[in-house]
Formats: sequence, C-alpha cells, structure tokens
Amino acid sequence: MSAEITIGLNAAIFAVTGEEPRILTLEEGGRPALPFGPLDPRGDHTLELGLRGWVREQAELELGYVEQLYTFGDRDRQADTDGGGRALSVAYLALLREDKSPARGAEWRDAYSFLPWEDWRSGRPGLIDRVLIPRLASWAREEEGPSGLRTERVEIAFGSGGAKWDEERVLDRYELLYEGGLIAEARTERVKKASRSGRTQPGLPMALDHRRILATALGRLRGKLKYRPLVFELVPPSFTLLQLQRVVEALAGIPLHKQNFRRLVENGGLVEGTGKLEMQTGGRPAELFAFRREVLHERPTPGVGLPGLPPRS
Amino acid sequence: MSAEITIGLNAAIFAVTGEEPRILTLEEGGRPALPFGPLDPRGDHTLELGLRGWVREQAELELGYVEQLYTFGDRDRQADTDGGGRALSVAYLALLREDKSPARGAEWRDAYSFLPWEDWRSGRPGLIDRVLIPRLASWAREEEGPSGLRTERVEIAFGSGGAKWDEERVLDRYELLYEGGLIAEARTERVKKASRSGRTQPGLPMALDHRRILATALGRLRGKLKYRPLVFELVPPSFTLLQLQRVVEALAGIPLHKQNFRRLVENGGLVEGTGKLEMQTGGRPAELFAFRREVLHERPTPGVGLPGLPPRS
DNA sequence: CCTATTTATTCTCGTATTGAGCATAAGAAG
DNA sequence: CTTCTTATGCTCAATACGAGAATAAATAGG
Repeated sequence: MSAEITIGLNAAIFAVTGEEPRILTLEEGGRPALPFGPLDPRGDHTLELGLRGWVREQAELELGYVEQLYTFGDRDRQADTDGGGRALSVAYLALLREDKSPARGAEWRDAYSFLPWEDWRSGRPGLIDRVLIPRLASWAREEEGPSGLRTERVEIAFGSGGAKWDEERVLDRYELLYEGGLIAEARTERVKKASRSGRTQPGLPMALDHRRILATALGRLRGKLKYRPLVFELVPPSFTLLQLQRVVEALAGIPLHKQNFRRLVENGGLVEGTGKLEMQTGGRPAELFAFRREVLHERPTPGVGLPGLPPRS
Repeated sequence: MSAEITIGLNAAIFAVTGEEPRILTLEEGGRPALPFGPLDPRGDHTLELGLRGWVREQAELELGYVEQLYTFGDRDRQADTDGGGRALSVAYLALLREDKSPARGAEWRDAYSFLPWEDWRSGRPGLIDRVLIPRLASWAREEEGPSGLRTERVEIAFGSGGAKWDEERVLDRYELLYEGGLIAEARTERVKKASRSGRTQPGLPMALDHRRILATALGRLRGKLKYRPLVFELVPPSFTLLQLQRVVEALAGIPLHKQNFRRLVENGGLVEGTGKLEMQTGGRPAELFAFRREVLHERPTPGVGLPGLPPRS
C-alpha cells in the first residue's frame, strides 16, 4: 500500500538589481534550477523552516520575506522518479533585498531570460506576435473540440483578439505554451517534432518543472505588489522614488507613469521623505524616502498599484 | 532515514443558501470535519483529482470550481500521528452552486457558526469587543517582548485602535485567537485554564486543524471575489441582482449598498439582463440576469468589488 | 377601488482617484 | 551660461465611488 512519498521544497527567490529582476538559480543536470531540497520529516518543524535551511545550505543566503506559493503534485509532470515513488513539490516565493551574492554554485539570473514574453517595459515583445501567437494558433486549430475554446484561452492569456494584456496571468501563458509544445521542458511529441524541424522553444529552459514554479511565482508577485507593500522587501531602507518605480516596473514588466507613481506612493502614505538627498542621479538630486510602516494600520490594501486596472476591485 | 509521509487532501466547500454561507462538513470523532482523505500516491494523477474523488465518495457530490489553497505541514499542529510519521495537508477551496444535498454523514453547516466574529452584516459583532479584544489584550500584555508587537497585530487584525476592519484577514484573526488561547482546538495550557475557569471558546470547534483551513478558505474567497467572477459559481444561471448581492454579502460578511452594487455589476459588464422577470420578490418584480462570460475578454479583473477599499489596486 | 408596504430601478451629486501631460527646479557637463 | 538630465509640482478632464433621493411595479389589507 505505501508507495514512498517525498516532499520537495522549492524557492523562487527574487531580487532586483540594475533595474532587472533576478532569480536565484543553481545548476542541476546542465540546466538552471531553483534552490530546492527534500523535506526532512523528522527534523524540519515547519515547511518554511525546512526551506530556509536548504537555501542557507545551498546558497549561503538568509531569506527575508517568504510566502508559500503552490504545491505541485501532478504524477505525469514530476521528476523522473525512478520507482513508483511519488514526489510533491511545495513551492515558495521569496524576496531578497538587493542581490546579496550567493555561494559558488548558485547565481542570480535575469528572470526574463526564462520568460521573455513577460517583459513589456519597452512595449509588446515582438516575440509574441512573431512566434508565440502563430504557433499557438496552429495548435488551437488542430484539435478544436468545443469551438474556439483554445483560441479563447490564447486570446485572454496573451491579450490578442481584443482582450487586454493582464500581467498577472503569467502561469496561464506558461501553461498554454507548455500545452502548445513551445516549452522545451515538455517532452511531448510536439516539442520533439518542432525542435527537429529547427524551431526554437522560446526562453531558457530550466530543470524539471522549475520554470513553471517561476511562472507561478512571478504571477503571484505581480498580483501581490498591488495590494501589499512587498516592493519594500526589495529595496534598501532608503531609496529614491525613481528607484522604487524601477523595481516595480521590473517585476510588473510594464512601464509606469512617473508623476502618477510618485503621487500614488506619496499620497497613499506608503513612504515618507527622510530629508536626505541622493546626489548621483544624473540630474537634479532626489529625495530619499523610506517605507512608512504605519500604513499597515491605516489602509487595508496598501499596494503600489498598476495602471490599466478597472479601479475598485 | 525515511519516516513515513502521508498527504491529506482537504476541501473547504462553500455554498450559499437562504442568504447564509454554508460549509460542507462530515462528522469526525465528535467534531465537524472538512471532507478529506489521503492522497493515493499511485492512483491519483493529480492532487485535485484525488480530492474530487474523496468528495465524490464521502458526500456524493461532484465539485465545480476548485482551487488549491495552502499546504499545511507544521509538525506541532498536525494530527496526533501515532508514530514518527509526518502528515501534510493540501487544502482546497471549492464552490458548489446552491446547496445540493450531500450523502448521509455529510451536511451543510453555517460557516459563521465556526467563525462568528466574521459576520458583520448586522454591524460589528458584539462578541469582538465584549470577549475577543479583552482576552487578546490580556494575552498581549502578559508577554510583551518588543513593546506592542502583539497589540499591533490585534489592532490590525480586528480593526480596533484606529485600524480599519479588513474582511480578508480571516486567517490573521484565527491565528491570533489560536495563539491567545481562545480557540478550543489549541490544546495549550492557556486554553485548558480558560475552560476550567468556565470561559467559553468562541465559535464551534472543528476536528484537527480544519477550522484553520476554513479560515484560510474564507479569507481567500473574500479576496478573490473582488477580482474574479467567482460569485457566479454560487448562484443559479439566472438570478436577480438582489440575490447576487446577498450571496456576496454572505461571503464577504458585510452589507453592501444596493444601488451601487447594481451599478457595479451592470456597468462593469459582469451581467446581462435576460428579459425575464422574477415575480416572487415580495415587491416589484425583478429582472433576471445572467453572467456575461465575455467580460473575461474585456477586463483583467472582473470582480464584484467591496466597499472601503482604497481604490486602484 | 384605494392605500400602505415592499422591492426594483433610475438618477443625481459631491468627492476622490486616475491617466496624461505641462511646467518648473536643481543638479552635471560642456 | 546653455544644454541635458532627472526631480518635483501642478493642472485638467474623465471616471469611479459613496450616499441617498425619487420613481416604478408588484402585493396585502381595508
């Protein structure tokens, strides 16, 4: 009766440096992997503590903000478990201030190198209409059961055909690309055929299911930015408003209106001026601001907001 | 090395009938329990399918909307595992249209009977200021390490001391009450002492950690109502706007302004009139409306909204 | 038939927030 | 001292929100 079950603990650890979102990776069988390790059923008091332990061990980093993301347990998409064993992955989202340098073996990589279609900071990436949509469209055509179901999913996920781009639907997009055979990690006939015919699979692949975890994490992070003051976990204790904005933009993957962003965080009571100035701006000096913790008292959902949302929600 | 690990699948299944939110329960060791069963590591292809199987078996109900909630794995708060085994619970939130009657053994119960402080539809429940706050305050006083930390948590969670009530913080409140010894399921000295001295623990207890799962589920549901059209999983295909509003109010636990609610869902494109009328209203007949699926195309976050939120987000 | 009651539905109004952009300030570079 | 760059302040129209008045269409009772 008892097949062996193992619990893997995975962390998608984000930092933002140089205006780019980074994700901490290890090298695992030739592909980048998220830091992970098995739960010690006797030792680890909580899942989160187990995770922190693994990250400490593998990257010599002490995690700050940590939040549980999702538990992956599909039998068909798990690691090649040797026997009949079953592996579950409990995935976490973690944030680290700046990019502290990790131990050798671990390194920070540009998060968008794995999900290049998610970066809209310089407009809609050409990749989407040039590669993704055409190939997804042909995938949608071929097995159309209930008319247009796949087509509708593609439109909603990628903001084509009249739908609007929703930066939070990172996982929807990844899953669609996975099903459509555009993700190298899916070892389906479709992917093999495509690569034989010389087509590239967009974005760098990761080990196992880790890119899916990354997509889940990025989607959650983007969503949560809007209603919890998470950005402040990623910036130094004092920062200029432009720095703050760049961090939000890096994660959200879209450009923001500078003056309005300032108005939002200042009037929203999220930050307070420190009186000090940052002189290395390349222009007029900028005031340094700090997070106002009291805001947690005052407003139920103190996020930084993103444009394009139908307000009130 | 290998201690046995078991994965429990739990479901918090909501329905709304007669303007009351209901939760599906079984009876387990004298206390109400959420439907649950162990994952079959060989049989179940996915966690969700395993869960659906258990609910089918135990309650003879076919789940509609299902979403993964959280994975609980604290060693100290798990079931009394006989040996050194470790149990994880993967909890799900599920919604069921109306209340289909379950098999014997399962029954629908008022969700607020377990979390009575969460129902603000007729104003702030007296229980909060009469019982919860005083007892939490004394708990906060007694072990105040960093000054006011506990006090601050209580204020934010319960909307006392200047903070506003945030209906989403269901889990925060539950955890606070748990730590403060007001939750019967916590088998701490504090709880025992309180019950010896005749104090009641507010709300009906559930088996194991199930009330915590319920709190997690309700919090998530309240949050998600605002930006995804979840309510429509809980109402019949056609409904009057007041019916819809009552369902939202039941779950959110707060009263809504009728005219504004109507404006929100109508102008928001969430519903469309069917032309048919409901005559049994007790007053003027009401038009029957239906969910407009197209809205998924048009707006990224088509929720029903709740008042009091700092807009944008 | 007339009236009170109940619920539905339509509008209005004052206020706050949003999205967009113009204008000014204060540094550095030449 | 002109130009470039970034910071910061301010305006303006469009929209959304919160609250509530006003009107419509049923039912129940006399």
